[in-house]
Amino acid sequence: MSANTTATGAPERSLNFLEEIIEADLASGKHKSILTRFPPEPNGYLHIGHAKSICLNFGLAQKYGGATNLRFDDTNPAKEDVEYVDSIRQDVRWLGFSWASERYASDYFDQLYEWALTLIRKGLAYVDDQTQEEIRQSRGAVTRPGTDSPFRNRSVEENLDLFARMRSGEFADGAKVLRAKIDMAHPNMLLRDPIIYRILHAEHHRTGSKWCIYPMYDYAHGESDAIEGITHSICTLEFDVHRPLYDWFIEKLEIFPSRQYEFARLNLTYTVMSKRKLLELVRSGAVRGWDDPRMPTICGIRRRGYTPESIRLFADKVGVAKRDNVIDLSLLEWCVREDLNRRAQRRFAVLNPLKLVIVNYPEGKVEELDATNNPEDPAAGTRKIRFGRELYIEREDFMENPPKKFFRLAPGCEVRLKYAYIVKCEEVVKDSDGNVVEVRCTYSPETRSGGGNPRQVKGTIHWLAAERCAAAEVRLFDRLFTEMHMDSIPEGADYKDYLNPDSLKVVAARVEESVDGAYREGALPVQFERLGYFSLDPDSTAQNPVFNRTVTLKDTWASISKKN
RNA sequence: UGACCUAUGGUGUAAUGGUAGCACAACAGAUUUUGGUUCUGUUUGUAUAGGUUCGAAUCCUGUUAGGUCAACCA
Repeated sequence: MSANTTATGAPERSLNFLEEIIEADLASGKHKSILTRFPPEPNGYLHIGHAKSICLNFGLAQKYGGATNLRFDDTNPAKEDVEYVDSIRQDVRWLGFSWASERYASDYFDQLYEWALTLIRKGLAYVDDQTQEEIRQSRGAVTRPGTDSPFRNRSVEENLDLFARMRSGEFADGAKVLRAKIDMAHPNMLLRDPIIYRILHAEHHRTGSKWCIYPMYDYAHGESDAIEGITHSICTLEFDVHRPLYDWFIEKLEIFPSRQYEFARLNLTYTVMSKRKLLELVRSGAVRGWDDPRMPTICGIRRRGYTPESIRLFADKVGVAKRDNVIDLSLLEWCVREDLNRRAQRRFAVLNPLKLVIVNYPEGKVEELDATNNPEDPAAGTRKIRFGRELYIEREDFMENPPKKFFRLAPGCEVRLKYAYIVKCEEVVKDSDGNVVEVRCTYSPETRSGGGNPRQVKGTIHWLAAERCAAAEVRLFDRLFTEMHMDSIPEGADYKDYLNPDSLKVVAARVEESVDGAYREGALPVQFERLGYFSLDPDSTAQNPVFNRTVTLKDTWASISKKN
């Protein structure tokens, strides 16, 4: 075993099975360089599962000095649209990757047609007149062989003639198909004379009405790989039964020997990943759209405030293997905290304000205090924040009857106001219903931050000067579903019954004035101290900034208070 | 009751016949003007039964469990 270390001497993770294959292919001289591809069908929005595939395909090529094509698998005009092509391009770019070449399976329709002719001439394909139902019946079942079509032994001439007439539009949709002639009793259902061309009188988003016959996935995909010279065609596990067919076409056509490899797709706890279910969530109004920050779509995750770096880190951490998996959402959250902790500037925000009055602080006095922008990054510098007699603190930071280990404000107790003074709660003001509406404190002037040798208290809380803060809408998110493993809900149950009713909370919050400027304009991520990481939502207006909480900070207090 | 794929702590993922390791999670403790960060430590694992071997998570056989495949979808 080689000592897998980077140039800096840091330990490097061991090779995954695809990297081993690639290294072996490079070492043996089978390939001089590698070419991968990311091949989405433009019929929907990309999600975090696709992100794993993108990071894999592009990452592998980067690591081994190869390249990656972006190829749209557009062989079914009935389902595809340019709207999706654009969003897919945007998502791949956002993740930080650039493709060597943008391709479309539809670019290859002429070549694919020629190769179909080749198969017919070799006696390896035939035109079948059976109905869809007849074909289905004669295919047999997984435990029972199929039976030959009555049209299976047509002559090459007749097949050539019929296929040409299929192409010229002589027949209606479904009247005929072209099938590969393999084995109707094959234990692998995919090899029981698979259909390779069907008649579809439909407008294609790129080829218009040029064609009325379209190749099927199994025929088009491997051939497209071969045309491009893809060395490693990486797809998800469910295609592994397709591989013998993939190889069969390449062998019979004697074309570039692309090879297919399968890995396990990504699953995440507390969410769904299928295009169908995601579409239903959008259509039913369960979420506000494809880019709702609660969605596992790339556009949703982006709007939520996740960074490309955090997604790439995540893709790296989940690994690549062939066994089914369900990744804990906490890993994704850890990845984005890891990234944002380094980069996000800190600001104060109060989500649920409670007034705090410092009774012995001079009326009308204002101080400008220094606040650290990012303790992880001294270069980020400091800013001034205004302090005064009347402040807002987080309602959660005060308790009239605190449990043990509550280090925040309570009657008779002291707490530090970060960057300012230690205050002591002297009095609580309540409304007629008994709700606490104001906390009255005294402060100790000698405890000002930076004053040297200040007294220590257990708790430090954030605050905002009542006169000097801006209003903002803050959107807090929670898991979309209440069930951890959405694939293992009881049989017959509707997954929509497991939607989390509290997945979105909107609060009217106060934020530090300096949250303005770069944050509003550049939509940079920010950490509201003690509350989490936030990013500006596109719904924001000048009067009403909207912040999405990307993720909370790790909350040790939450687990302590739960136990009490 | 066919073919194929898979089985390592709670969740992922390494160990390529030779000390079962890493990450997340959880739990302790230290540090901390964010109950954040950082640091230290702890708990928890080779589905099962045989076989080969000096030695098996690894190779072989059986069993069990899970997954995929019977669209003119991809």
